[in-house]
Amino acid sequence: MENTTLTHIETLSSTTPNSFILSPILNTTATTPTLHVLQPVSHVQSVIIDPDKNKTHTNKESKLLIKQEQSDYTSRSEEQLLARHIPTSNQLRKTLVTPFQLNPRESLNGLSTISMSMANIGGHLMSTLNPAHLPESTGGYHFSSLPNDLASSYKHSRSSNPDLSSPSNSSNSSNPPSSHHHPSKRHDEGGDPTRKRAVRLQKNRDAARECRRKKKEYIKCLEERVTGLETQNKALIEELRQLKELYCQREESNTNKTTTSTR
DNA sequence: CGCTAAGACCGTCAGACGCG
DNA sequence: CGCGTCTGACGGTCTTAGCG
Repeated sequence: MENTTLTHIETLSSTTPNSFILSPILNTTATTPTLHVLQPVSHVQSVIIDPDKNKTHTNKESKLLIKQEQSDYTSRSEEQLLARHIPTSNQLRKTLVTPFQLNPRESLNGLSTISMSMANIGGHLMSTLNPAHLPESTGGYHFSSLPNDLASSYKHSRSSNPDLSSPSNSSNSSNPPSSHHHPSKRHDEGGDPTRKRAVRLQKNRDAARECRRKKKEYIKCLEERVTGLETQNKALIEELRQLKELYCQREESNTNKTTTSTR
């Protein structure tokens, strides 16, 4: 069943130029920036939900897939947000209900295809989001929908609290993340090896923090996408059901007419 | 109330990767 | 090729929920 997912997606995007795929990208045209808007796609380069890739690609390639998606999301959305002087994506996520648009009308067959592929997408994403199946195994995250400043202040207050910090967490961790950019500190970088090491560790600490933050954001984004696709899938299935019903009714009335006219 | 398992988060290390 | 950055993996602490 999973093997058909990519096929459906490819069919959807390659044969119907007006098709849309859900993407965690901000809508640049809407007056109110929203997540989960439908984005036109001309190719499927960043579709992460290819089951074959998850199965057959090496670990490294899977990582690259993740990276591709992630960078697509972070770079584009954050650039757009900055350019438009609006809150961060996390803040948007918190304040905005994820809206939904259905695909342009398709034929019955097309509808059926879309519905099925969406179901596959949702199902596979769900399994993908299982930490055990993720290439990068992480647990759940509970504050990623908070605005960035809230999340970071939480982290900072936590790590800067001497009672809460870990033993290995020496005086370095109480520094603000950007503290190593301070000119005076930079001036010391070329000094003794222990100083160099301290600087490197501090940088890596910050990098790890940032990496985790991005990962959480990405996971959250994927989860929202799953929710959205499931909603869309339900709507399409319902629409298909109604259209089928209508079609059957018309067929029935047509046959009734022909039989009465032939008598 | 103490114990324990699970989850969240952190710092560090190691390896991959990109860049100059 | 060296260096910086990113990120998976590992092991640690802390918190919390559930149980006896």
